[in-house]
Amino acid sequence: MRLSQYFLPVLKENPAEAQIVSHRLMLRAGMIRQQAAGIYSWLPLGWRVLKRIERIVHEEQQRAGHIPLLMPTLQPAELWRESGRYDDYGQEMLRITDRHKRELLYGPTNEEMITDIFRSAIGSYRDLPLTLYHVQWKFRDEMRPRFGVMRGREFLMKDGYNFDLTKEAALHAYNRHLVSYLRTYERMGLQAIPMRADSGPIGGEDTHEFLVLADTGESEVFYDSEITDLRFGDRQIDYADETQCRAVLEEFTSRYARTDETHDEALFAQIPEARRRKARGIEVGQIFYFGTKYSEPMGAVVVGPDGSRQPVHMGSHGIGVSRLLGAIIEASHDERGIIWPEGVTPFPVGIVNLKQGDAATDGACEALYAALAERGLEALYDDRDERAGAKFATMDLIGLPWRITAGPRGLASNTVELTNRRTGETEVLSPADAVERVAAAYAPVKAREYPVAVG
RNA sequence: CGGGGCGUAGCGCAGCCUGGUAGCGCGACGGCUUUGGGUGCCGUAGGCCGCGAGUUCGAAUCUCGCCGCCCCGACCA
Repeated sequence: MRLSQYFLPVLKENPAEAQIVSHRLMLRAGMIRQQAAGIYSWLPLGWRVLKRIERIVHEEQQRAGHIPLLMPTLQPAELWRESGRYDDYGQEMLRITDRHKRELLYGPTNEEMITDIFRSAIGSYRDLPLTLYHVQWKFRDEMRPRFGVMRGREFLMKDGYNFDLTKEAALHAYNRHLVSYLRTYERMGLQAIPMRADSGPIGGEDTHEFLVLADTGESEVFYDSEITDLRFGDRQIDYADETQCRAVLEEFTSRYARTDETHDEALFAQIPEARRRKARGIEVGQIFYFGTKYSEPMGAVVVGPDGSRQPVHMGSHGIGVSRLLGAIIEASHDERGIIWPEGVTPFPVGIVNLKQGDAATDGACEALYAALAERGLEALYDDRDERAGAKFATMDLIGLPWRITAGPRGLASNTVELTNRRTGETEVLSPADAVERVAAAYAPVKAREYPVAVG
């Protein structure tokens, strides 16, 4: 993409309404625009990152064997009366009446609807296990939206639902989700720690929240410092294998890690003092096992191998896709701007032309741009007629992980500069070598991709 | 929903107390300058001063009502 032809309305000054760093940077980098309290337009740069994150979520869901579909944003109130949540959910649920005076609601989650879909089509244990998910906009009419996309009213969320014959099978689904979530967050450059949590309005017995440690987090968390040493890495897991999945769950949940809702001082005190940590965290996902809470009242039953009809065991699992942008920025920025992890960056690399209009420099930049594209790397090429300082400031603000700087001085000896946004380290090398280095930097990112039809 | 605050140019703000017909910086646009960290200078455009009533010869300014947004708290993915 040539910056001269893109839409990137960056701001030099901080908008007054933004209090926390991720909100400020998203506004300044021209990623979002607020349209109402807690409701945002996604401008091109923000949209790109949102879609990158969404794609990773899709890939990891499908790698785990989960099946994508799409449910509507508006739901009939009737479904929610069946589960009893229409009244329980309270003012956070946005209720709408159509021209026929029929009651609708803008879905805050989809347990009822997915259960309805399931019961209408599935009647036999032979169709189990089944996990369906979608990535869809949700609405919760927060009393007080704040922190930009971290606590908006409209938000993009992946929510998935598993259907299993037995509790044991459903717990495997739970474990499988935990594993897939660990891999998902790591691909985004995040460490998200599973913590024992409260089930809230979803209800249920087992639940873990995934938290990204950040000073601006809304939750107070307590954990054993050993947990932050754990990495999922590139290990290969057979998602169908119950033992493997359970082993990962045990590895990642055996140490103390809880939010303030479930914090237990006595248990916490048993950890050696040097390892006790109290911090703040941003919740970026949650998994639940809730058994037959919805299947029983809503009649989602299957005929078992013994011929008896039994309600299915279910769980639900969410990832806050739009909120993740805020969480990633909170966890990865400096005083100059955002620092995107390579897995989610809107563009893999930026090209700064130091002397726009100079034939040799323009030509070298165009050649770089084309060479990168040949490697499957779409650069953001700053071809504006701006001063070097302005171009650097923009690149730093929007946070592309790599920057290639080309000017007449270096090109005289056939060199450009390759700068790492995170470390600030700069190497002087030939344009061809710069392309190779960037390609090499993204090789691990590409290696982690998982080709899917829907994503 | 309790408490507090703010709505004036795309963004950040002043003007309001003490009514007299709107200003500064950044940004945008044009010109000159020049080119490795938001260059310097000159110029131009851009406002139903959130909306509606009222007081007044006259309202951004005073009064009342409404709407919107932000902050603290409670709540929450």
